[in-house]
Amino acid sequence: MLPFFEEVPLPYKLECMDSFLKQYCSSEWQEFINFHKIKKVVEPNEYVFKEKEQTEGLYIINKGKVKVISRDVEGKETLIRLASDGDILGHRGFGGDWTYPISAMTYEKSEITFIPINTFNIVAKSNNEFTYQLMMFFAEELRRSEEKIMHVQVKNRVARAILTNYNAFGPDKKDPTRLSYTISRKDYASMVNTTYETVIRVLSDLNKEKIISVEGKSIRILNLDLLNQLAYI
Amino acid sequence: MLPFFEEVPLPYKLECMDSFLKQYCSSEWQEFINFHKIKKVVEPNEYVFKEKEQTEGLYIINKGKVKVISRDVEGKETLIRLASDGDILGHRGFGGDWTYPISAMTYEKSEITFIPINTFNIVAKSNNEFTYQLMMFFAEELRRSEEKIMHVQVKNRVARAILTNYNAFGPDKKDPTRLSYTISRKDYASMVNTTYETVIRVLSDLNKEKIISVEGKSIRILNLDLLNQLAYI
DNA sequence: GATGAAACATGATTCTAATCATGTTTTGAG
DNA sequence: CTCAAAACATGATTAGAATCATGTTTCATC
Repeated sequence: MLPFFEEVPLPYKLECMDSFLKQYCSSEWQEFINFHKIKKVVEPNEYVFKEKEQTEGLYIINKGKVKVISRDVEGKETLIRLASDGDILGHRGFGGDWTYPISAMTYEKSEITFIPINTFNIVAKSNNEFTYQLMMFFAEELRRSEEKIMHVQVKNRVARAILTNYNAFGPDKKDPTRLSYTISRKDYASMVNTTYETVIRVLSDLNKEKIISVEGKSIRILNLDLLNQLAYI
Repeated sequence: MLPFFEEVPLPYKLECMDSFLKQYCSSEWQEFINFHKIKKVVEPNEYVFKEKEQTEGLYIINKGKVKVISRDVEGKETLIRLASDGDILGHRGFGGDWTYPISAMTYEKSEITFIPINTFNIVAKSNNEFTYQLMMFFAEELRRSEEKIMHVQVKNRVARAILTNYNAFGPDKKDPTRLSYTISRKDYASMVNTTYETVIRVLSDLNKEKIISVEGKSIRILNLDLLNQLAYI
């Protein structure tokens, strides 16, 4: 007689690995992980791990701001994503030749938990539900990586990047329309695959159109609706 | 006492789902799948499944040639990949809102095995090793999706597309330098995100440079080394 | 075999964004 | 506080590819 399984819950956001572990691993396995995990503090502008390094494990950000970047053959970098509290880093180093295909670098001093690959594998092979959910998480990441960015004008891509920045690092607590941390024009450029000159021009345009307000390095969102409209079409 | 696990084998190519199932599921589970799977024959230029449809299951190509495409907001299509014998389709429909984010369409009459999502879930939740390996497969797909194509000239992208075509569908058996099936200029265009006019121009250039030979619709590779060089840098 | 549609092909023109050039402001180290 | 380096900013020029326009070939169907 075969067991009956409930429908799979959605979505697989996996915003917080800690709660994910708690949800799908028994308390003894949680203890096992707690015993083997390592806490690290990474200074600003330091690598958490580097492209081509051996995949040693999984990183979870306790507190901090990190960019995930990839360098192409010519050395030009592309910013893949922004990560902060609760986000996972390094899972893209799984499989293949077991090296990280990307690098992670801190923007500010960050507190990061490291789970060695062996620990992870033991947990994964002993907790079916955990592995199943993790498989779904990867499936979700794959879906997300599918998002079409091609043949969309730079202006739209920059708008999207501002929103990504806003969603990843959130608003300033005392001044909620301003981004709590604005990444550099160069980082915007590598995020939308353009040059920093073009980013500056686009930001300047958006500023003139009163969609955002450029205040030195920092950015304030004046019209979220228009920005969203620009970003998603 | 915790079990010891061997190192994870690599790579997770998963070229053939059938052998994958055989490798990681016990014979009783294989029988379970065999009992629940459905054989379908899809005529040329028909959809296997369509974007936005409910995810109903996984497809495995027994014999045939298929393109996987995605349509953006404006209706412009992007060709994501080419698939043939042994390849999996539809796994990107997993997670999120459980709809396929992409469509699959046959080039020629194809024989396809369908595994319903329920069957799949039951197997996944009962075969830890299977699920673990599948998680790694998804991780691999994620790695592959990372490949930088941006800010590479159209010529290089077209060269890459020709090689993709060649690798996916193979050479003509009686004439090994010619592609067994050449996709249309339009499909090349949607593969490299350009217009079909541009594809035609690039093919014409490659023809003049004696790297390929354009013989009507069909393409012959004259200089694989040069083509590879163009494709990968 | 005729015929209309789709695919292939090429030239002319336009436009987006890269590149180059130059200058200003901000930031951080000593 | 000083000074150099990095980041920001803007204008001029160029280049790669899209778009438009037009014609030819191939292919499926009656």
